[in-house]
Amino acid sequence: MSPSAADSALICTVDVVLMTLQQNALHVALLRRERAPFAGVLALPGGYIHAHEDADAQASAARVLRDKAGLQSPYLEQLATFSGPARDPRGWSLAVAYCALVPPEVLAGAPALTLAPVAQLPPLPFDHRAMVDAAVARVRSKSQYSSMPVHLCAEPFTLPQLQAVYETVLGEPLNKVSFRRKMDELDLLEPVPGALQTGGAHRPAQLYRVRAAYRGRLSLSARGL
Amino acid sequence: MSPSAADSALICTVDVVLMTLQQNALHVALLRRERAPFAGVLALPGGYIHAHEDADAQASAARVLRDKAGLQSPYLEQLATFSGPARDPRGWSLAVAYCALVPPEVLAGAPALTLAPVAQLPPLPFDHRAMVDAAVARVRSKSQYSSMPVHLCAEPFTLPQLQAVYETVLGEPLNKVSFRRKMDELDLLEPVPGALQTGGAHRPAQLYRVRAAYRGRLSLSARGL
DNA sequence: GAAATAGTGTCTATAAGACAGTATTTT
DNA sequence: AAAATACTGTCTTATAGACACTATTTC
Repeated sequence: MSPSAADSALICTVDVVLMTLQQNALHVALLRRERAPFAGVLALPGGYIHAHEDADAQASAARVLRDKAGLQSPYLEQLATFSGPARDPRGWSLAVAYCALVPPEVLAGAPALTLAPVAQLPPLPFDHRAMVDAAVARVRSKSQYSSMPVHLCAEPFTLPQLQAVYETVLGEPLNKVSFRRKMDELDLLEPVPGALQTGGAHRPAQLYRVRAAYRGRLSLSARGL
Repeated sequence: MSPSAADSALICTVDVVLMTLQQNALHVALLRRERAPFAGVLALPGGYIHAHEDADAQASAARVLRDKAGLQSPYLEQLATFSGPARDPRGWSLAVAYCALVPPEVLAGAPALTLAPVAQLPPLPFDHRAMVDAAVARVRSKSQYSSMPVHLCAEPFTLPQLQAVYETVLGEPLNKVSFRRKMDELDLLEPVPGALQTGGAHRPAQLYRVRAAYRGRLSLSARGL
C-alpha cells in the first residue's frame, strides 16, 4: 500500500443537526451516546459512513436518522465538513455534517431524542457545538430569502402560523402585509380548497399547503423575506 | 477491527476549483493528471488528505494548491463534499471540494495550469464537472450580496475596474450609481491616498484597496449588490 | 354586540435605477 | 477644443413598512 493511500484511510462519519421548533424557540435533537468515546453523553446523532451500503454521505445521514432516531426527514441538506486531528479522541477524523428540519409533530414518534434550545445547549462532545452553530446560522440566513422555514411547519398551515415560524427563526417581528406579499410572489403555497382553521373566537384562517412543484425544494426570493 | 471502523476507512481527497478572470470571462484552472486514474487528463488540482501533516481538510487544499500549482490563494472556501461509489474508479470515495479565487496576475507564476472558460469546459474526470458547476453557482450567488469578487481583482484597483469584475461574474450590467453607493455602504474599500490610475485619455480614476479589517474576509450587504 | 384574529387597501418611507450634469485627463 | 471616461446630483420608479379598515368567527 502506498503511503498516500494509507494517509487517505481516515475515520469518516456523518453528523446530523436535526432542528425543530418548540415553545417558540429553535431546538436541536440530541441523542445519548451508547459507545465510547463520550458514552452516555448527549451528542448529535451520527455514525460511520458505510461504504458497502450508502449511496453517498447524504444516504449515510438519512440512515443514521432512521436507525438512531427512528425518523425520516424530508428536508436534509449538507452543511459542511469538519476535520482535523483534535476533534475526535480516536485520531484524525472527518465528519460531514448535515442539517435537517422537521415540524415538532414528527418528533413525537422519536422518544429517544432530547430537545435542547439552541440558545441553551448543554456541553457537546467533539466539535458538535460548532456544527450546531453553523446549522443555526445557515437556517437564520436562508430564512431571510427562502422558503426554508416551511419545513418546520406541518401541513396544512395558516399564513399567521407560518409567519410566527419565520419570526421565531429570525428572532424579529415581520410586517404582516410584506410577509403576505412575499409569500404570494414566491408562488410556493396553494390554499387547500374549503379548508379553514376554525376554533378560535375570531375569523378562521385559510389553510395552505406547499405546491407539488416545490415539495422537498426551496423557493428563493430575489430580495429577501 | 470492528466492521464499522473498517467501513469508515475510505479514500479521502480534496479538490480545488481555482477560478480567475481572463478576457472578461470566469475561468477554471486545470492540471494534467500525472497518475492513474485518468493519467494525462485535465482535471481539478486535487490530492489525498495527509492526516500526519494536515491540520484539517482546508490545509490539505492549501497544500495541494502550493505543491501542485505552486501558488497560495488568500481566498479559499469550503464548497461541498462529494461522495459515493461511482465518482472514482478506485471505489467508494469522498472528496471535499474547495473554491479559490485569485486575480489573473497570480496565475502568471503557475505555468502548469491550463485555464478553461467555465462556459466551455473540456470533459472532466470524476465528478469534477459537478464541482465546477457548484463553485460557479456559489460565486455568482455570493457576488450578488458580498464582496467576494474583490478577490478576483489585484490591489489596488479602481471602482470602474471592480464594477467590470462584478458585471463579468454576474453576467449583467450594473447601475453605476447604485454600485458605488453599495460599495460605499459596505465600508470595505479605502482610497489609496494620492494614487490615481492615469494613462487613459480621460479623467484618472481613484485607486482603492481593501481595508485591513476586511482582508481575507467577506463583507456582506443586507440587500444585495 | 364585544372581543379577537384574519385578511386587505392605501399611504409613507426607503432603496434602486435612470439620466444628465460636471471634472479631468490625452491628443 | 474634442474625446473619453471618472465621478456626482437629482429625479423617477420600485419595493418595503405603517396603519387603519373590513371580515368572520365565538361568547
